[in-house]
Amino acid sequence: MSEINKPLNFIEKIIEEDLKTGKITKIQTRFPPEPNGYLHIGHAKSIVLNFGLAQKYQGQCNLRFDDTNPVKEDIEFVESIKKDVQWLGFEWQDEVKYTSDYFDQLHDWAVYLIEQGKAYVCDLNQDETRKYRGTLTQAGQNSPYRSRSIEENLNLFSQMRAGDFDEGHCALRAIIDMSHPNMQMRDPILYRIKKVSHHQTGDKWCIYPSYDYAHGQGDSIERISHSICTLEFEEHRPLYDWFIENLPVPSTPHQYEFSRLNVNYTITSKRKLKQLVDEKVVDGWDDPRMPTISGLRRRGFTPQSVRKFCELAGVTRTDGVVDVATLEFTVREDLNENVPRAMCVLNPLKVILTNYPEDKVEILHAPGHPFKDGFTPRVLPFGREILIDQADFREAANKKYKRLVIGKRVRLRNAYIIEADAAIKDADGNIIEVHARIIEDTVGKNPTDGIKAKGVIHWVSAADNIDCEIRIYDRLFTQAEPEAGGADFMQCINPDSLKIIKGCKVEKAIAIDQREVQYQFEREGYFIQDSQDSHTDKLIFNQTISLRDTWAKINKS
RNA sequence: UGGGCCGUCGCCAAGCGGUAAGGCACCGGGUUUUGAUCCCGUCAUUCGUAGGUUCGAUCCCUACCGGCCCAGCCA
Repeated sequence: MSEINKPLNFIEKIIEEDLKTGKITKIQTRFPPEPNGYLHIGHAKSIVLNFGLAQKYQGQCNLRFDDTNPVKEDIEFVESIKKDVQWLGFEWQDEVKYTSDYFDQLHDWAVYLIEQGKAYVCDLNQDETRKYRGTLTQAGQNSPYRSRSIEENLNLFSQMRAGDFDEGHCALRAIIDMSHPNMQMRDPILYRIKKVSHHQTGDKWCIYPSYDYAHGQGDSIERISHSICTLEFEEHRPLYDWFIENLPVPSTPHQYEFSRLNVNYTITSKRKLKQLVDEKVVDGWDDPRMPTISGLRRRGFTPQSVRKFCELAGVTRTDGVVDVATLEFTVREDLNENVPRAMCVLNPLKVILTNYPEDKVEILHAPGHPFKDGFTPRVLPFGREILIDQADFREAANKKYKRLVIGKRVRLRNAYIIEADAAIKDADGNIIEVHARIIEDTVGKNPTDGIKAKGVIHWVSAADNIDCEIRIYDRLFTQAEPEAGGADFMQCINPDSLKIIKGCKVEKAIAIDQREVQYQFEREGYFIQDSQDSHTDKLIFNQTISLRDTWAKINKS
């Protein structure tokens, strides 16, 4: 509703024009992943675009697995992809579709092309094919098999299908133009022999259609109105159109290209992501440092935040690199609004409140959320011994430091104001505990002597808390563009991308029985219980993102 | 060096002949029991460069410069 003034992106403009002129009456899009790996943030943009457009214009979007190359694909990936699309919050139309659903039709159309004298079986091997194709600046040469008769081609193609030839022995090619300046038009391959079984069609086929031959026809069969893909497919468009024009297809879809999403300090290449997994730089495809959808999910990013990020990035034809800070902004924005608060001390330092009775325990209260209703209020046991973070105490400090300092006061969040008296040290001079006093009657109010506390720190009861492990993540790469100029991204892996902190103490009130519960641990950041390794007897939280930290900047300067 | 595409603030991105939206980041200030949030405010006399057309150009023309993609029986 608040988007009335939001400018349309170029695809939306095309759609609105098509709708206005009556060129089309219903928007139909599709998200066509190849099930050969896990989806990443770049795919998220395509998903948000395709499903989003269908939603916006009351059309529909198909999920279609582009499964034309069984040697690289696996059913494992179709399952993870379905899960990721659903997690992002989208629903595809009808059943999941597969390009392989159309193998029969595609085959018949290939025969049709042969009958029209527009396709031939070529016996050139891969090496020869490359040589005949020419180069970027030199025209190619016609294959010596290009002029076979229709009958011979029909025969050969049926033998190909029957499995009479070995892999690589021959291929079906379109007859277009070997001297075309667009390399894609130099008699592209339609079918190749691959004697492998397919995750959907089993052993029915030993020839498989190429992407170029299959994609547009699949779009046509599904009545796709706008076939949206990334820029690198732009030079395939004339070929896409050639098939649509030369085949008796049921509809005439059109391809539009947009620039793919790049994010700094990360990589979005299935091959390179796989390398990180294979070489154990990360724990797996869903490692919280991975830019995969499953990694983002495990890290604690929400579907809304990922969608918002994709929308913020925009849809254009300009190559660009979006700042990862934008993604961090969208998660913080979402989590701040929708996640309950709790206190967790990462690096505990004991504080003994010397004027507080030894056996007294008070029950203090805190809201589940500072500015939204509907969150369960918290109950905080308060006693003589509490834990604060080591970073929140200094023996002496200048005025800018607004935390606990000897002789100074600080507010314990949701509790008393305290004043520090002494730091107790061990033989090596390390501070092992702090002696302090509470200022009476300061829960929920300021002291009567008028001396307020400068700052607020978080704490947890020393006697009554839950132990947990916290995993802090940092960017995986030290360079903003790990892939720039063909650089070796493995050379700029951040050695400190994962920091594990054990012995953290979190308040009792948290819901440890729920997997993937998220909290803002006040003054620290947003955390989510790890979906793989956390158990009720061994709690583990992943830091999704820290809070914005102005103090860190001040402290540095 | 053949063909295609792209160049507006540090990063995204509107604008499409009438005199530079917005978001992120950054930097100031205010509120605050999270140094968070929230709220205000600053932030492109200039649109890759050079010419040209025009009363007027980021928008039109020309040339140049820079970047990306294409020579898989991958998608």
